Amino acid sequence: MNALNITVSDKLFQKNPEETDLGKRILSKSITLMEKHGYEQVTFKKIAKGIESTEASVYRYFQNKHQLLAYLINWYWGWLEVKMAQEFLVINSPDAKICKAVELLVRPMDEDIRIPHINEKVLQRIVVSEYPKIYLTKEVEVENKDGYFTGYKRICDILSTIALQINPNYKYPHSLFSTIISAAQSQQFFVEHLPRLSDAKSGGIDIIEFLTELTLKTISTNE
Amino acid sequence: MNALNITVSDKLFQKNPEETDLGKRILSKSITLMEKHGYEQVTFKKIAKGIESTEASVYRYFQNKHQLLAYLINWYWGWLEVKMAQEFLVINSPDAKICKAVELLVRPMDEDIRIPHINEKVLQRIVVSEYPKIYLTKEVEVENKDGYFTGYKRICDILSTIALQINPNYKYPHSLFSTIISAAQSQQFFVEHLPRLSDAKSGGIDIIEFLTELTLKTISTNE
DNA sequence: CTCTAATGATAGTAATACTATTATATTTGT
DNA sequence: ACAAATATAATAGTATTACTATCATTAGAG
Repeated sequence: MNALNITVSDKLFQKNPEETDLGKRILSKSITLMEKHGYEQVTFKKIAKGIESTEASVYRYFQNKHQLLAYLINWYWGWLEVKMAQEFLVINSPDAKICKAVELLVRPMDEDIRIPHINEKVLQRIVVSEYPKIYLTKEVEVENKDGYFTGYKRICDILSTIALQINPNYKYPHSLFSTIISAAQSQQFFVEHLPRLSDAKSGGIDIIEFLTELTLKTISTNE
Repeated sequence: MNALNITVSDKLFQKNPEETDLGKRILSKSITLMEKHGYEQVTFKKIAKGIESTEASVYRYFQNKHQLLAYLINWYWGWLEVKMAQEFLVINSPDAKICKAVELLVRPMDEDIRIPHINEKVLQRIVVSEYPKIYLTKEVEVENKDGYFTGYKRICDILSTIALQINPNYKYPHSLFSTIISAAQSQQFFVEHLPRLSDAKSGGIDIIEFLTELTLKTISTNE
């Protein structure tokens, strides 16, 4: 079987976009538009126009723009989890797993030809620029129950578990990895747009070194 | 002299709200409305209604809601910088300065009776919930030139300098403190709304311990 | 006491974020 | 092959938002 299916909570859509051609075109067009013009500038009307469909049709797949963004971002985390699992198959030491995870978070990843309607590299750029917008709302607690953040939480849990293998007494593994994951995004943004907030050069290697060192020093026992 | 004046870039307003009574009422009302209903739900019409003025009058002070948010957040960072400077007067060791800075970032601060139109505690909650929204836009580079982010950058610089006093060879002080400052905000948000992403209990003491330990271990030389 | 600046009152516009209805095309089950 | 169900297109309409503009009134400074 050649198919690779990333599943997200069914509260993240009205009608599953992966199941129809129109749905896939909506995803594809949303990704290119959001990356190009930013979340705020995208409207369902523009998406519809871009795929020669109608606003009403887009509304059949997603309740609103916020749900669409949450869908895309969860899809990304789901995909990243798959990639991580693949890499971890051949890595034994927990330290090396942390390093690999940080690398995956920062490095733009190759596109997956099995999923032609989603450009993962562009999607990663959307996550960098828009991620906090899905939880910084007054509806965060309701949406949390609807699974809007499971993708992120799962990655955070996986990495926390690995950290505890290195140092079972470390007190703040979830705080640490929610911080690391956010920092992986925001440092990429800063390098590109607000370089005074970072010491890294573009390319990602500095960010990876910064985050890896930070993580390993923090969870290390030798004090 | 009893006055304490926090100054922000004059690109952050159309007309300085600190100079008039109406301006101060706009600030005061925006803060309560934003904390209560969230940035997205606030409109200039609602602010105007709340202070028995008109939409057009509010537009005389701020170009739009985004500029207003940027103003408030810069005001907050300016104020935090003042507080930090005060505290640092009586602290000598750089380690202790870092600890104090983290504490100031996380702990809700006392209100300043000299500035009755700004409720600093409520403003701090706004910063926690809304901060990334001011830079996660397509206009970030233009707004950067207009001083939309100076408050944040200054704090980041100050703390970076202190870190280099502890370890002059540390390579990523700006990355570290932009990460710490963001984490100080997001951990507060997570504790309250998405507790699975944190190990801290509310009250702030755990967050402070987490961040302080993280920072000091990271910049320490003993490897 | 007049001139200027600040505010209020009111109106208007284009765009956004939807909802609703009906028609048409396509797929599916039998 | 045909009826039934489903998906989409086409179109219209509404409340709200995010402004801009104009003009009258008021208050304060010189």
